[in-house]
Amino acid sequence: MYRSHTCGELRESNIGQEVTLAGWVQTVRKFGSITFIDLRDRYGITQLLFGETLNKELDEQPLGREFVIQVSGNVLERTNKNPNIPTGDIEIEVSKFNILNKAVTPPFTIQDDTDGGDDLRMKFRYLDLRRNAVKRNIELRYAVNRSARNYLHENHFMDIETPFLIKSTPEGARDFVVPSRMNPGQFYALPQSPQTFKQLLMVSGYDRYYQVVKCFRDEDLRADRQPEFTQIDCEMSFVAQEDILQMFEGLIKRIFKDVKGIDYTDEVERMSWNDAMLRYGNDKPDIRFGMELVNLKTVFEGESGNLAAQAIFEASGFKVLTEAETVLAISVPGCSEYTRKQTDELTEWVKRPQIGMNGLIFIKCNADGTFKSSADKFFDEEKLKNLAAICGAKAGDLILILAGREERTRKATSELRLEMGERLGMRRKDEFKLLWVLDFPLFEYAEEENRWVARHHPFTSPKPDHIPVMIGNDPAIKDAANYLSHPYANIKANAYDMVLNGNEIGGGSIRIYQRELQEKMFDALGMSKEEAQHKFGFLLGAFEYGAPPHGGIAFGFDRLCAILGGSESIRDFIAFPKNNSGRDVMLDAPASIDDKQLNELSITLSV
RNA sequence: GGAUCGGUAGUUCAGUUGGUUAGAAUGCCGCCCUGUCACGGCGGAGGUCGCGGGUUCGAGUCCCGUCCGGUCCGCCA
Repeated sequence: MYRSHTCGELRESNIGQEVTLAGWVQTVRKFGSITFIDLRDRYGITQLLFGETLNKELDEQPLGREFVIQVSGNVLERTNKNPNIPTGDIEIEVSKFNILNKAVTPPFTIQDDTDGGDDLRMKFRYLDLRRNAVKRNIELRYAVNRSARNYLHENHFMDIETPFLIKSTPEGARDFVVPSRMNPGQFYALPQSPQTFKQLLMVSGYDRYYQVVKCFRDEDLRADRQPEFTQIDCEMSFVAQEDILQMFEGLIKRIFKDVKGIDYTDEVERMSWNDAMLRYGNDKPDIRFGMELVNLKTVFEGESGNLAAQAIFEASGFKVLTEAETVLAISVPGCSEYTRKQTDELTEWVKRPQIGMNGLIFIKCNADGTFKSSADKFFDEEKLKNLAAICGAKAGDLILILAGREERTRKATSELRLEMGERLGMRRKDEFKLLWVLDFPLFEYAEEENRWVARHHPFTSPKPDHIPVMIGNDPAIKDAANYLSHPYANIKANAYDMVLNGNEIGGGSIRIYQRELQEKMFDALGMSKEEAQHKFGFLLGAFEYGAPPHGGIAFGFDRLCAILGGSESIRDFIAFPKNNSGRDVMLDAPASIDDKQLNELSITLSV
């Protein structure tokens, strides 16, 4: 061994011992005839003291940052202790040192507050990973991984690997494909998830399966999205929705306990998708704060909005409101004192192309009981007072109102709510609130193809009550304009999403396990019998040989780690991430391959 | 596919209305320093202002194009 101890473990109790350490040079502090060096490894930093004689040798073979050295010497008590580091009471008086490898000056500083930008840090990722701040994230990731595996193992889940070279499937995200040399002109696809394999494992009787597994989706990226990402993928047999919810609440609570030391004893809230959309305008609401949407005028899933509010709008003749499909409001606490500048800035914010609203109406509910609105022209004091009452606003609140097309307005109001929550500090990184969102619609209507698409995936079962509706009706959409009146529009899925602080961290469903229902599903998605047989014959066949009722869930491992680590970006929690364009800037991948390789694969390029 | 912000020293950034020799901090190099731990002091080196074109007497600065990066919308069962 090159070392007797690590750089993080020596304490006062080791004083007097002769030790050998190895590590990287963090800093060199020279004082003429003595020199201090901070030696770093994964475990910490230990200060080295070079005395008068050795210091001359140091000058002869100079040490720079990030040199790898080995030193031997005595553990001394420091005369000036450093309470900021665990080894701050001691130092090593070096008697022997050995440069194991020199280093060129790194392009950025290897410190908690590095001077390097993201791009550079990605290019020299192996240096960035040396930094404490990044190392802590990688350690947290491992802790989450270990905690999940322990919990699942204790609950009799088996880790079973599934293949990466599989078959491209329709529906869902774009596949990454891999050409097959031995089968010219044919391609494998990389799995978007091990979905069908885990269902087949259930058919095979491995009734509790899990995997911490890479998934691949060839879609455009975001700060919290990578082309390859990791899921904690789970499946269970002989379970109904309630069994799954309890099992996996347990998993998340265990991770909170193991990783953050948090006892999450609160009951995990549950909300229907419908309620989530009505109350928050969002299928993954952040329930750490209120500021719920008030429905002043809308037609959403049978809601008619507030009749009193509509009467006020009609009486005022304010066309923006009377002609809008939807009018939604939020009451922002304590913001009635907003200046013209601030309300203008909010208006600009909702008019950004990404939000896409035409404007913002506000009502200031002043502390003295008076009201002031951007629509004073249309509303007298009495009407403003009534509107404030309808919105449930208190003195001191600022009511923000958006109006327009249903879908866009609901989404915009949700974004505005999150933005105001953020500005008011109501989205605390150290507060964690879990939520199950349930009863999603099974289908969504795809306008361009005039057909149903699966909202979750084609293997999701309808709620038990809705199975007869699905079996007993023709999925064909004859009246595209009124697709909402089709019986399929109201079928709810036996599916569930786990939401943490406004992020979807996991989702799953009870699966279809009978051939007849699965065929009906493929039919509903516009797949012919032959096509279904060709693409999913293996699954339909499996369902004929005794498939148990089953269901499962998959957690977004990278995102879960990022949230637990209090970060917006999942890249910080992946050892070797890709950038926004899906490039690995360290390897410079993807890259061209040479003609010989292309020929072997029977591929000609058109670029 | 679209919107938007950015690209100036190794690095992070500043750079006024288009006008003299493009600055700061940090890092790097040299000298000094026996208790530092963000050491300190003195000195020094370091620039194709992303790239191409245009306007102008004159462009880091204005215009057009392009490449690269960040964020977002669409997309992501």
